[in-house]
Amino acid sequence: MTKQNKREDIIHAAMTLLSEQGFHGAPMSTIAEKAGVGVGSIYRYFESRDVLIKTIYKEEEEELVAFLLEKYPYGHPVKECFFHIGTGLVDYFIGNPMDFKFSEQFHNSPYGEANRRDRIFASTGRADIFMELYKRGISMRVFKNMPPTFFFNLMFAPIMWSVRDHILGMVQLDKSLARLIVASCWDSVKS
Amino acid sequence: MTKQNKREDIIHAAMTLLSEQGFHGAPMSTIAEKAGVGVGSIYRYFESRDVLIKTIYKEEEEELVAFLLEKYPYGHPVKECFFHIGTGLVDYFIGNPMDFKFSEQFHNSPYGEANRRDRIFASTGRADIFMELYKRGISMRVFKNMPPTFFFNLMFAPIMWSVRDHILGMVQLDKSLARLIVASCWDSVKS
Amino acid sequence: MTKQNKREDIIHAAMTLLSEQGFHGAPMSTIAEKAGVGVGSIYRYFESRDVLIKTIYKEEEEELVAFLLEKYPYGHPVKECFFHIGTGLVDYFIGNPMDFKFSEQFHNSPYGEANRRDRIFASTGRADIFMELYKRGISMRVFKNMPPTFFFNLMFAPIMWSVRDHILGMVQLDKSLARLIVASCWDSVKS
Amino acid sequence: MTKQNKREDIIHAAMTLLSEQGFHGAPMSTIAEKAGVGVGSIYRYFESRDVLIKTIYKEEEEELVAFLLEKYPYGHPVKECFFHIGTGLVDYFIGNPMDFKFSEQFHNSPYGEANRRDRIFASTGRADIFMELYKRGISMRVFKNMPPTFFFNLMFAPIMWSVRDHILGMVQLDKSLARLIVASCWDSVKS
DNA sequence: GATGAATGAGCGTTCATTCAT
DNA sequence: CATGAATGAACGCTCATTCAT
Repeated sequence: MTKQNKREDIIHAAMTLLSEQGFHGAPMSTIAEKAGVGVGSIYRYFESRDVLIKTIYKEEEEELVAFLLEKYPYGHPVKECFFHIGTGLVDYFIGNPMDFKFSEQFHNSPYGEANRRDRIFASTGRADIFMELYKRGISMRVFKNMPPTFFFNLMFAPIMWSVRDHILGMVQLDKSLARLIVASCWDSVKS
Repeated sequence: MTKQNKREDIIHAAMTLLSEQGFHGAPMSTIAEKAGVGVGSIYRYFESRDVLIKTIYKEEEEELVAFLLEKYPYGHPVKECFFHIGTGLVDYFIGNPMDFKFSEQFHNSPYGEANRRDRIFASTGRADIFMELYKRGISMRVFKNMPPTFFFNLMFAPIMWSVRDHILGMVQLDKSLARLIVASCWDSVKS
Repeated sequence: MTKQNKREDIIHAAMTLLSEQGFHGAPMSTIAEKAGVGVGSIYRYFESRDVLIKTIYKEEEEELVAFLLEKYPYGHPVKECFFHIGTGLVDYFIGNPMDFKFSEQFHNSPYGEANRRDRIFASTGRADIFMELYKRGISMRVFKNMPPTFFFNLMFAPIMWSVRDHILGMVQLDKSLARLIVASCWDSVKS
Repeated sequence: MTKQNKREDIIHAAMTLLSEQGFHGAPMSTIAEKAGVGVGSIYRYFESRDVLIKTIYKEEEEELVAFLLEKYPYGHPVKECFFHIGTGLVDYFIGNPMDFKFSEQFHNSPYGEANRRDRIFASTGRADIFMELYKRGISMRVFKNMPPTFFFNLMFAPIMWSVRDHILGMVQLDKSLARLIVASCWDSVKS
């Protein structure tokens, strides 16, 4: 097994455990066991439990961003971009429920305090399609005039809550409902 | 100090600590210290840590419901009721930021699992103004036709996220902005 | 309620609880509750938990001695005295199983360490019929020649164990079986 | 230090402490300290305090049984077997006083409730020499006719009490006295 | 590098005892 | 006198982290 594999194994085991059992039900020993490595080995790849968790979050987030960027309709109308992102989020998280659960855990823990500002949309510096969308919509007066934070809340919050309810099995979020939600969000931000 | 005072002190200390430090940074010993009582005394008023936390949540929730019900425009148009609730939530939580933080912590913990379905709006049995509003709006075709879960997500999620951002000091949520958010939520649910 | 009554109530409640729940399952608060008094009141009558327990033991023991002394066949043959004591013990403890259980608890606890020497037969100073019996039997060569400790062990141990088994419901110790046990003990000590 | 050593150290420390201080004067922290290990280490070898205690008991019991079985005069007359067991018990416990004390503590605690029936002589399944002896003696009419429980009480109780008194330093139980006690027990059971 | 045994601070909880009322 | 609310030391147990092998 290569060094990279071991790192991946640990991350995968940790994410599974942390998302399923919560941050409390997943001691390092259990993670190690599930990853098929010794406890000590985790510390060779990650300085501490905190670092492990933060790293997982970061990698996850990058994966999400990559997913959204793939086929992103650069240059197309604001509305199209909005829908691409909205439905993309739903698709991504429903396809990766563990990612979603982990993310929820992360944001409601000491680890997430610092990152709170960028709930889903971290200013990764690179390719901030969210901000670009906001600015374009505002300058073209397609959107109601409001600070970006509120715009993003209107755009993302209902989607995220709905995804959560779906993942927890409380409702069924099918394609057409997802589209309805995203469309409703669009209604809320459009001027 | 009266018996009632001590109970209040414990609740207050616990809420402060739990909301500020998270559920992990607030051991019973610290709560006791902050409340100015012995550890054992907490157990005179609350059977266990769980019960303490659940009690705080329940009392808080009742306070919120009472706040929203006071001056509730029963019988007035759907839109007016919608705005009463929306702005009421903003007002209440901005006026009681600790309540908000505690609530967030609560819902993202094993304790909140059961309550999850009714994020803010527990079906307290009495006066479920949320459901009444939803039903009225749907039957009058004022709202888009969708299951209640999604309706509530559209109605509440952006408000809650915005309140959170305000409380965390990331943005300033003044009266007019609050009204804009609520109005945007209205746009998202209205047919 | 008189002062004496309250003391009796506490003793009775404590004995019941201690014998039934063991020395661990009977906190002072529970004893107080069962006795129908405040916790603090117990400390007016007994210096500490230890003192309470030791007092109960002492009173119990006195009751047993009184029972054995009543109708004691002073001056009658050694064998008759032996049987009086042996069957008396059985009768007393089977009639007062709580006393027996308490006694067992007592002897196997830090409290009982000091008293161990005088398992059942404390040298109460007054009327030591046990020792008198031993001395008489030895001097008349009715008993095997051995130190008193061993004599008493032969005389009492099988009886006590059998009573215990009866009280725990493992065997039925009826009159005739009791007599058989006592007779067997007699066989063991007689020369 | 090998893994086995540490386990032994813990068992030894626990047995010493538990037998000398009783089950209450021996918290895990003290056991750990005496064993020269960290508290947590105990839990690597024993699931819980209960398991630790039960394990010690079991190992001890096995040692005793092994001791009695070694040189057991299988097929020899009932009386010889009786004496082998009786004097064997004395020899074993006097040689291992801590084992005796621990056993006493164990049987008079919640742990020992279940085992109570078989005070010293647990039906270990294998080689139940006690029961075999009883049955043989009864069928050959060597013993008084009585249920096994009472037979064992007559056989063992005086021995155990005498060993206890010896270990507590109240009497000196030498070879000839031990033989006298066992012989007396024999007198009590023989028909 | 990899391991997992060892550690001990820290947790939630209990309960004998005190003392203000 | 009687009360029971208040106390806090002490308990069994967990788990992130270290380090000898």
